Amino acid sequence: MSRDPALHDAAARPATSTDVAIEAGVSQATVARTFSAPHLVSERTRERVNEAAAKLGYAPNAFARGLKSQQSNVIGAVVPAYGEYWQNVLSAVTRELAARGRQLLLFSFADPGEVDDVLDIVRQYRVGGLLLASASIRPDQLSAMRRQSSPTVAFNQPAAAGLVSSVSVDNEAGCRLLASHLVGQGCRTAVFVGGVASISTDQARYRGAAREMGDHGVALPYIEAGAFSYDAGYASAERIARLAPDAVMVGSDEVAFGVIDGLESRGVRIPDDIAVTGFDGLPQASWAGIDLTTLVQPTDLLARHAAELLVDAASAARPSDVTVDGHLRIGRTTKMSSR
Amino acid sequence: MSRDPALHDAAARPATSTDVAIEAGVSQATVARTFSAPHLVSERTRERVNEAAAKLGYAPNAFARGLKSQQSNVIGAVVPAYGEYWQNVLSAVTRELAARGRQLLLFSFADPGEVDDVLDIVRQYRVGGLLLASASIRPDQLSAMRRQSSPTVAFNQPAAAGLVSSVSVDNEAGCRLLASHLVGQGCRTAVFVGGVASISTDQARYRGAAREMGDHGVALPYIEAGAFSYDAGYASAERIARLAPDAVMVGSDEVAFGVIDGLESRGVRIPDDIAVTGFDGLPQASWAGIDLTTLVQPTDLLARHAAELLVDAASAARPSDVTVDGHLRIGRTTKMSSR
DNA sequence: TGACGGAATGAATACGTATTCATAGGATGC
DNA sequence: GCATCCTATGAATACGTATTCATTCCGTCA
Repeated sequence: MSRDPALHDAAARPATSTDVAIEAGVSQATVARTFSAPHLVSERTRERVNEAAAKLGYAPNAFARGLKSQQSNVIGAVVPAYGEYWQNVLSAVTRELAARGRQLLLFSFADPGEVDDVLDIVRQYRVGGLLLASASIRPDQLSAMRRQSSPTVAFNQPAAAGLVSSVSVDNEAGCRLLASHLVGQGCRTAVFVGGVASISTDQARYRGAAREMGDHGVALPYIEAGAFSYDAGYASAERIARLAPDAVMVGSDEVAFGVIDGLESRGVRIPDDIAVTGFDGLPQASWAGIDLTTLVQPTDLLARHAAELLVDAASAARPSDVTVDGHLRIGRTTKMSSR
Repeated sequence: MSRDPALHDAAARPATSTDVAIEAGVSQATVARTFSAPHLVSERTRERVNEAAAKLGYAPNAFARGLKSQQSNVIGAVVPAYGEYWQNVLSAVTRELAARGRQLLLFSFADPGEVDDVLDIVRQYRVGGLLLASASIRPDQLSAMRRQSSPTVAFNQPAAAGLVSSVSVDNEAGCRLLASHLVGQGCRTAVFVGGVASISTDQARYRGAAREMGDHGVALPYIEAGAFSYDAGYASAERIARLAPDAVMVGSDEVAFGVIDGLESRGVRIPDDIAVTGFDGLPQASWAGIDLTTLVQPTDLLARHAAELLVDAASAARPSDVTVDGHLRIGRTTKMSSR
C-alpha cells in the first residue's frame, strides 16, 4: 500500500535502540553508548550504528532516558498566563536555555489561586530545574518546591531570597534613579501607581521611590491600579488627575502605557502637565510614539543568570541570590520644561 | 540533624509508588491504580493510599508514566524566539492547553536555519501533539514531522494545509476587508508593506489586498520591510514616504507600529497625509495612543481550535484545516477626512 | 613467550509506572 | 448448598534507555 514502508513503520511505532541494534548487528548497549557516550564506541561501529539509525529514523526517547538517568534536560517554568513583561522574560529565558540544550516546560496560571494546583502538576515532572516567574507565588509555596533536589530559581521576586535562588533587578535602586531624575527635572509633587500592593516587587519599587522622594522633601502617596495591565492603568487616570501632581511614577511599563493614554484622554498633557515614568523597559517604551522614561531591566542578562543557575546543579544545594542594576531610559514623558 | 526527616528524604529521592505501597500496606499496582484508575480501588483502600501518599509527598513520575502508557500530556511547540504576535499566540495556546490538562514543551529558534536541529530534538520527546507556529518552517520539514503518530498542527501557516492539520485566520479575506475599508474612505493610491516576501502568510495577505484594491482600480505595489519587527517597519518609512500614497497597508501590526512612528518622524501626518492599516489585532493596536485600524485575529478562538486538534487523537490520522474569519477594527489611523 | 592491561562490546539489570493475568473472597442465582 | 459472577487485589511483566559487570581481543612489556 504505502509507497514507503519505512516511513509507514515509523509512523506506527517509533524505532527504538533495539531496532537500531538489530539493524546494525550490534547490541542495544552499543547503540545507547553511541548516542550518550560516543567515545566508548569504536569509529567503525559508530558509523554502522549511525547509518542504521538514520535509516530507521531513530531518535532516542527522552522520557526513557530521563527515567533511567534520573535527570532531564527539561526545565519547568511557572508563569502567569497574562502580562507583557512575563512574555518577554519567558522569551529571553527560552533563548538562553535553548543555547544550553535545555527545553522549557510551561506551566501557566491565570489566577494566583491556581498556583497550588499547578505546583502539584509540576512535581509530577521530574524537571531538571524550576523557574518560578511571578511574584504571586507565596513563600510557603516556594519553600515547598525547594525540597526538590533540582535547582529552583525565582525570577524577580525579592521575597524569595534565602528560600530559593533568585535573580532580580534592583527594584529599589531603580526607583531611586527614576525619582532622582524627576526631582532633577523640578518635580515637587508626585504620586506612585502600583499594580497590586501585596506583591513584593511592587512594594520594593514603591519603597525606593518614596525614600528618594522623601530625601528631597517630596511626599509620594500610593495608588493601587489593581492589576498589572494597560486597562488598570487607564482606569487609574481619574484618581491621578484628581490629585494633579507634577509627576506619576508607575510601577510597571504596561500600567504606565495605560496611565498615559488615560491621562491624555482626560486632556492632561504629558509631560507638560504631568510627567510619567514606568518600570521594566519593555520594547514598546522605546517606540517613538511612546518614548517613555523608565527603568530598563537588563532582561537578557537576568535571563542568562537564571539559566546558569538552573543548569548548574550546585545551585540546588545552596541558594544564591543575584541582583542586577537596571539603567535609566529617559524619554519624552519626563521632559518637564521650565518649572 | 534535620528537623524534618521526611522532608529531607524527599529531597534525596522523590517517593515512588512502591514507597507509598509499603507505607500503606498494599501493592504497587494498587497505588498505581489509585492514581490512574481510582474506580478500580475500594473506598477504604483509596483513603489509605492517599494518606500514605500525602505523608510521603508522593507525586507520580510523569516520565515513567509516559514511557509505560506510550503517551504523554506534553504538547510540543516550535515557535520563533522573537515576535510580539507569536508571544501572544503562545500565551493563548498555553491557556487552552492548560485547561485540557496538557503542558507545553517549548522549542524556540531564533533563525529559520535552526529549525532542522530543533525538529531533531523535538523528535526525542514523544510529545502527544506538536504545534508548529511560525511560517518559516518548510513544507518538507512539515511532512517529515507528519510521520509522528501524534497530531501535528500548523498555526497560521496556509502553506501547510493538506500536509498537517492547520488553523489559520482567513488572511486573504481579512486583507480584502481592510482594502475595502480604505477604498470606502476615499483611498486612490496605496502601498503594501510586507515583512518577509517568502512567507506564505505574507503572500496571502498581499494577494487579498492587491485583488480587492485591483477590483477598485487601485494599484498596490509591494514593499518588503525585511522582518516582522518594529524596527523594520520604522526603516521602511523612507521608501513609503517617497511614494507618497494615500494609504499604507502593512502586513502585520508590529511592523505597522514601526511604520507609523517612522512616517511621523518624517513629518508625515497620520491619517491626514497617509492612512495606515495593520494586521493581527495585537493588544497595542487598541491602545488609545495608537488606535490602529487592523484586522483582529480571533486569537483565543484560533488557540482553542488548535488545542482541540492537538488533544484529539483522531486529527493525527486525518489532517483537517480550520479557517476562521477575523474582524475589522477601525481606528484613527484610517480616519481619512474629505478627499 | 607469557602475563598483563586497556579497549570494545555484550549480557543483564534497574529506573517507576501501567496493565495483564491470576487469585481470593463475597454476593447472587437457582 | 453449589455453581457463577463480579470486585478488589497482588504478582509479574514491559515500556526504552543507561550503566554495571563480565568477557573477548589485541597490543605491550618484561
